[in-house]
Amino acid sequence: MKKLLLTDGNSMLFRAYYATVYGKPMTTKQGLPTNAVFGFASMLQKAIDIVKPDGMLIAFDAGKHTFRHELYADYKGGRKPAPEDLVPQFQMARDLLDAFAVKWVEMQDIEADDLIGTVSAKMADKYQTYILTSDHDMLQLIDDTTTVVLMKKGLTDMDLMTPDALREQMGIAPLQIIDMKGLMGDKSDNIPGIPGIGEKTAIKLLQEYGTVENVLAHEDELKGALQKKIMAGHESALLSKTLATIRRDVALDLSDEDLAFTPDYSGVVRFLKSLDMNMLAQRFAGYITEEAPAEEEKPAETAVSAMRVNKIPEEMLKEECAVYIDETGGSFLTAEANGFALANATGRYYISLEDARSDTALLAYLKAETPYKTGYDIKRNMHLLKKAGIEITFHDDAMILASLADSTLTSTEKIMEKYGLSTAVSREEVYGKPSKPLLIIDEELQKEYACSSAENIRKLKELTMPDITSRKIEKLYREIELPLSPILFEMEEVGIRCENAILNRIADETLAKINAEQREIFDLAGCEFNLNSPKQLGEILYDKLGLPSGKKRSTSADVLEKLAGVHPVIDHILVYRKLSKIYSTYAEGLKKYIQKDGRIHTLYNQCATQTGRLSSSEPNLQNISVRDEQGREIRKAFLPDEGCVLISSDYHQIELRMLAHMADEKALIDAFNAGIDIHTKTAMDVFDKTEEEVTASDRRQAKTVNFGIVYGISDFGLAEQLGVSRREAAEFIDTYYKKYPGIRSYMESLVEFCEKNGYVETLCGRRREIPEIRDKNRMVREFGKRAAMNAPIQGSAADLIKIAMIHIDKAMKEAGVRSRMILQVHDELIFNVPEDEKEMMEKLIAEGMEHAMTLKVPLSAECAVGSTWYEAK
DNA sequence: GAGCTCACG
DNA sequence: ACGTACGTGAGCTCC
Repeated sequence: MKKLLLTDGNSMLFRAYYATVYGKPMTTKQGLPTNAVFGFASMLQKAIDIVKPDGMLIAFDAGKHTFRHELYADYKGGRKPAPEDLVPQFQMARDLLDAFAVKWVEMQDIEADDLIGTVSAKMADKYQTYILTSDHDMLQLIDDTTTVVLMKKGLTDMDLMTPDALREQMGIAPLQIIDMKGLMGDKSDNIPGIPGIGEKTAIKLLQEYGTVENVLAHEDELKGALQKKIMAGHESALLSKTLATIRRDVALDLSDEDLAFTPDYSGVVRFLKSLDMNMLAQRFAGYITEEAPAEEEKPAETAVSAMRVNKIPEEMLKEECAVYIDETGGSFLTAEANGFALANATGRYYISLEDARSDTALLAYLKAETPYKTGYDIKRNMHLLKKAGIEITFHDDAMILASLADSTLTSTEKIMEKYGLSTAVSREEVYGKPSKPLLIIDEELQKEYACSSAENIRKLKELTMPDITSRKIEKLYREIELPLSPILFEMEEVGIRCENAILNRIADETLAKINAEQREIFDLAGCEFNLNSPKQLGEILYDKLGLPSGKKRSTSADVLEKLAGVHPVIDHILVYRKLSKIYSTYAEGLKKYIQKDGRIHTLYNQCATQTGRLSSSEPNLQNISVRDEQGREIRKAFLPDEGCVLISSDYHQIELRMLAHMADEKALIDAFNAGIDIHTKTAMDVFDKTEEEVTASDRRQAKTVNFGIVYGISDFGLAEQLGVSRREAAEFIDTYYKKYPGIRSYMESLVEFCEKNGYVETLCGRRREIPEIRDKNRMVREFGKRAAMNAPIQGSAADLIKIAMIHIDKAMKEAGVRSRMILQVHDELIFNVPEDEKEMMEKLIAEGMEHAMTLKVPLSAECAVGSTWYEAK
């Protein structure tokens, strides 16, 4: 049977609007809002992909004198008018449908729902009908020939609702939806229902009595408050039921040919481009079939069709190509390869893992240095390949290329968006939701997905490589980022031993303390509430207890600390917060990541930061507690292997040294060369004291000033941090700059450069784009300036330790040690070292770190040894 | 899904 | 008159 897709245009646009309006603004170059149209088109195409309809019709509301308003003047009362920036998009959406050659309909004073109800009834013998909606009202239309495609969260999350699915989820039959609305009403349409009856009660009553009328007829069987409510609500319930009933008999003259779905994808692509929705246009362009090619010329090779083969053709293996490893998804620990897609000018081919294993020519090709192979996220690929027992020698990593070309590209989504890349079919269409296991895979979809991914890798390299060469950062790419990748791979693979029992002990002890603190807090507050809710806590503190609050009623630790003396509950809250962090994030949180081998294998993200630092996730091992003594206990769970020790080595004041070097500030360079304590030195200069006069407090303040300088200082920020007046903070900064004029001029030159060019660079030429520096909002611009001052320092320090890691790894391999580098924490490296290699490794590590670069200041790194991570500090 | 809070460098 | 330190990731609540 043919399939018909129906939907309510108005409600889709509202939904699309609210699903996108909180993201970044979406407008044409002229400033015309397009977000709702974007969402509308995305949802529509998703539904088309799911249903694959032969017919389609979009219904719109028109006029406000519907029969429901006649019956009930307050119908849809109290609704806010459509947001200003949504209004023009109603017409825009109709224009889009015209360009798309999709039929739409509206009738004066008839609601879209009723049009849809009517069409679905009329076409019941010609079509299997699918109704796309987010409105639960429509569920009443479900029957054997009518399925509701129910929108869930977001733009593309949809559920197919059949009679069975509805019964399973709600426990009632489709027509009982009307009765349910009769009883419980509908807030959004201002349908009253019976006051005091909600979904739960309504469903219970209907399961017992079937319909509203029957509930009313048997009200004598009910008791108590419920009976009272029902007895008072007769009229309202019956009216509500009528209001909720979708009409199926509107006078509408349509034949099934009128509904034929003959989409004009070229038309919709032109339309989207005219509204500057280029990314979406790209996605729709993927649907253009050969009979109706886009008028714009496309590179010849994209026309090459994808093939699923059990042997890759010989001529393909004579050239370089992009390789996409089709895989199961999820963590690198559990993901497995399914197959390979290859793309080059010769063609695009998909081969399953099984077939690849017996294709010896392919295996040899993949393993050889040449012809060159380009991959995407090689490190992840290495994990997949290791499990599959296949080797690929990659020459380029398109993910790294993209993130070096543009530092704002810190995720695959952003990369795809920037370069207008999308896969022919979505990952979800092939493999379903990551959470649900999918047993049957459509091989055609799988091939399309994988081959277009391979093609995207190819395009991505072509689009980004010119930036790398023109900016002369091949060294950064080929000699730092690419060689680092396999080192990180090994670190991830080796992991670090972590003792479940110790985390358990800490969890138990912490939980006991948390409960005690909680009791104490409830006692002092005089009531119980959810301590983890900042909203509830704020109400308790600022309303109930009447604590003084500035403009911001924040409950963050720095604000609470200032209030510590005012009420005894504050201290307990701070302790509670600290303990619950230890409990949930660290003790309980880390346990989830201990694998069968007794180890935690973190993921190092090489392209996740704007500055060039690494990040660590699943779990993050770069933020394990250390400053707080109780939190630090967590580190006792991290152990070396049997017969080994952990060695941790960290750079001293690496960012200040980097700053001294880059700013070429003589006073600071001299101080570092003389081996003077840098914070004491700053205290002497800023507070005009001799070394002997500098107190511990002076040194602490100077340390804060130094941090401030590195972060791109502001008097307000420094004042906040030091707890002094803004004026005093401004004076500190002024004195600092007078004593270190090189720093001031360097910072000024960075800001100036960034304003002119829109980016700043590190010592190795790593670029951070800072578009904020030209923003029209002053606050945003100020942020841009601070980022411009910080990024070269933080980024150069990141360059430095990456080089150190490469040198140390090389030295370790040459020496043939059994020691392994296992963690990196920005300015610190941690190694698992057999006892007998301890001394030589200490030398090797310190040497590698201190000589990674030659700067105008010495680099100093110090090793600490321990039998837990706690001790190695 | 966003916002708040907090752990690290 | 604004309302701010730089860079991350994770757990929690609430819409």
